[in-house]
Amino acid sequence: MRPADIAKLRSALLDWYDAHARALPWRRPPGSTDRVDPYRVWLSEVMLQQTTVPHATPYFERFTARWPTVSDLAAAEDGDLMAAWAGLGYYARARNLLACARTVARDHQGVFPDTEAGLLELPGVGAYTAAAVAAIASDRPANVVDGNVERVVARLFAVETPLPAARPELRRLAGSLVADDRPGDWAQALMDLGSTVCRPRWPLCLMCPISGFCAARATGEPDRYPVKTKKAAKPHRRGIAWVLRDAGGRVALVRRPDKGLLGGMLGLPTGDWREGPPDETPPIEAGWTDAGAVEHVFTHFSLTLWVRVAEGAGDYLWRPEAEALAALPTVFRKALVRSGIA
DNA sequence: CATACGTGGCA
DNA sequence: TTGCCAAGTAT
Repeated sequence: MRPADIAKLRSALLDWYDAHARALPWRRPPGSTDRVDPYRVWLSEVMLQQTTVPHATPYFERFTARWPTVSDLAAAEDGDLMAAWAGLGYYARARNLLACARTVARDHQGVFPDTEAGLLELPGVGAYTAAAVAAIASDRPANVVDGNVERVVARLFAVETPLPAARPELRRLAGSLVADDRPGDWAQALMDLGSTVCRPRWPLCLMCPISGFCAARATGEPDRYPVKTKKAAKPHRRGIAWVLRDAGGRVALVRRPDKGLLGGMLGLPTGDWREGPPDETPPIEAGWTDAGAVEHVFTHFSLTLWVRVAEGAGDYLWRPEAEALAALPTVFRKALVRSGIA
């Protein structure tokens, strides 16, 4: 695109953003010129990784109320933080969040780095998050490329290369639009446009401030972009969750290993989850009764989790039912709820 | 470059 | 019902 057109496109999108920016709790209020708190920007960006705004928002409110600064977060107990993250998914984010907060508190005196390169060194901060925090919190002209930006750029330039192979090309094209003027607003304008106007399905081209520059719009089939390669079907696995209650109605939980699926989270005792018949080995001998099954879908497989219930004792983390429900990842919440129906 | 890693909403 | 999609990162 010619430099003069880039300038017009940028101006049109920034004007649109001034009029239509979404009000979100991690943004400065409309009209304010206050600097945004890098801690809140970072926290919101981590929560928003592969996660919708409506899902992340209540978590953001609870986290910032409970841990107002990065140093407060750094001082949190691991179990408290993991429980607060329960239900948000991608639990490696929570482990990295704590590691990152402690690094910033210990090695950077509680102050986030103000450069992209410095941010990139932190745990759980990759190319996207480093660029986003640098742009939004420190006015750095960083090339912020997330799924929204990829889609907007793929349409703007009618990129025929399918994702994920197109990623380097889309990144280069997005970079060609970055300038020193209002870097944080530019990044958020592109992402807002992508989520509200240049949507994956049924893009609202009539509402789009840059449709005049859009090659996909000119083809008449803007929603054909970005072109994607088809994904393989998920395998289906089966397993059993063992719900053991003591005489006081408390539930037996285990802490899962730090690595792997639901790593570091509390869970119900469970055997292997396999594509064949489920692992029937109970964790202890007891009078187990069948409580049916729950269905759950993970990123790379789906699961039928059978639920079996018994009363007993043993070397577990015993938690009251309500506390267990609050701290468990969703798949085990479903199983625990199911166990009470039987 | 491929794979592992959650969850909920939507058509 | 099924598949796709959402402000990605680590290995």
